[in-house]
Amino acid sequence: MEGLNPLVLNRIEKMKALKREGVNPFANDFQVTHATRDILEEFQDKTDEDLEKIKTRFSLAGRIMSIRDFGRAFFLHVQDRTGRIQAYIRQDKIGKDNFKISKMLDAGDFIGIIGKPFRTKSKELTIMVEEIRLLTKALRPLPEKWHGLVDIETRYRQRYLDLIVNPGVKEVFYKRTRIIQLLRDFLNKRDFLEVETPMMQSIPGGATARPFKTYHNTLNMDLYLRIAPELYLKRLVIGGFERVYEINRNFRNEGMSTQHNPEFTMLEFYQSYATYQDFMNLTEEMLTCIAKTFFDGFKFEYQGVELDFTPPWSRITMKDAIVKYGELNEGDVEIEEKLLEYAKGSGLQIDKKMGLGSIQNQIFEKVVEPKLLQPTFITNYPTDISPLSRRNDKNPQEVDRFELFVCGREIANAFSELNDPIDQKQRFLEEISQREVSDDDSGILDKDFIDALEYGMPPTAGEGIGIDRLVMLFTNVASIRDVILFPQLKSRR
RNA sequence: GGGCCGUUAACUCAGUAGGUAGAGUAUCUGCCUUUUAAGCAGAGAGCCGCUGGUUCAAGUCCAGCACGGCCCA
Repeated sequence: MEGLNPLVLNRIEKMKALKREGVNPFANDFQVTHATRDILEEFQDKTDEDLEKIKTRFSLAGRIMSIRDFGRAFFLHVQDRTGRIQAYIRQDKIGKDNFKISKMLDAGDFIGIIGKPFRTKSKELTIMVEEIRLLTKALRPLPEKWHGLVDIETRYRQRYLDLIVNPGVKEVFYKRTRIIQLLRDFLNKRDFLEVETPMMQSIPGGATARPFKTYHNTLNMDLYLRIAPELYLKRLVIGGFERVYEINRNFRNEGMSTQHNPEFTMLEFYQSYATYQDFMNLTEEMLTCIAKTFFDGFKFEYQGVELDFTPPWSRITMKDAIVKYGELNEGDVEIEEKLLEYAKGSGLQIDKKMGLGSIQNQIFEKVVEPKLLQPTFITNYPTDISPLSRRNDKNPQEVDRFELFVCGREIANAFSELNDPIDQKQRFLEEISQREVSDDDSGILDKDFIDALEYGMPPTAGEGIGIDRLVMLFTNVASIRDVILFPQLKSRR
């Protein structure tokens, strides 16, 4: 059915014609010596006299992005992983027969060229081609050369096209990788050990979210894609890996938006003998290190908001934040009736079963979060919404926990870990009893984890950072789909 | 789940008041050996997202569906 497209048919005809001329349209014997960037960097600033003295020949390969034909000569731009360079092909340089073949090239084809750089009248550094080879014939045409590929759906479904023609897209994904490298370097330097823990778990734990369910035939058992690695990483801390981290995928079977993809990448790290207070400092260091790398300073813009990452970042308790940003009377944050009244006034629907902590959290999310533009640590979370966090020594209704917000979004979540197995078991049971009846096993107590805690987990702090959102922040991108190479979409059928 | 918007040539987009579909790029044919959004002359190219309805007549109006985007829950 695709064969009906005349553009494709035309290229297939060219391919056949090339074969008749003895050209392999999928050749695999071309040696590359240089990338376009090598040549541009080395010769960009050289004088024409210097260029004429060049004796060596440069061999490079890439995809033809455009062709400008002049009859017995033509220009093209060739693109490789490092950039683009212009090439000039003349009949009198490569010979009549070769020239005839090279005129059958199309934008989109991969070629190898050998030649040396010169500068054209319009001062563009260009390769004077002495030898040109077709390496791969492209049977479909590229999207348009000036507007690029605009259609968002096609950009996501055929990301390869997006990457070929929209240079900014590659940039985002280069940066994404760079950010992850920086995080790894940062943790490795501090003696953290990178590990991998199960993605397929028989009891999905470590967060509250609906899991994806799957089935193992041989073991004859249900399995769940993990919603968090937390409980396994803690087992490793118990096992003596005092500093561990994992950067990997989590899966949550929930709504999708510009902030949510069903699979997303999370950094979780744990450090024994540290506290959530230590981690606030660590987080400042970690993220300013990225900011400095990309913006050589602490200030940068995200979607029109001028951000200032100069430490120290403000630290405020959840209750104080509600009072401050929600304009509540100080005493009212502790009084359930006052809060319910306030919540109603803000258009929040509060479930009657909710405890004080949940109500505070709901109000916080609705009223305070959107106002936290500059990096802000929120501390002293209510215990009843923090089932894995250590209780505060002075006030057991609160836990030793913080979340970091930037531009109204949660960037990090950290706490001193609960290592009292009896308290942990109790809190799991409470959490399970509060949960709606569900058809999955997400409400099952992970007894093995409790057993592990009973062997003793040293005092430890742990933190999770959503990588996708972090990358969005540093690449100034509004949708999570623009920092994930293949975001989830409905199938077209 | 709800609201609004979009879907027309390979790509980017027009399409009046309902009257049998248009441009640029790309492609093809000529001319052209320093162009770069190369240029000049000519040609071909369409399931107007899908299904139904209204109408003498639907890309256009109506309904449903699909996919996508943004906002809300």
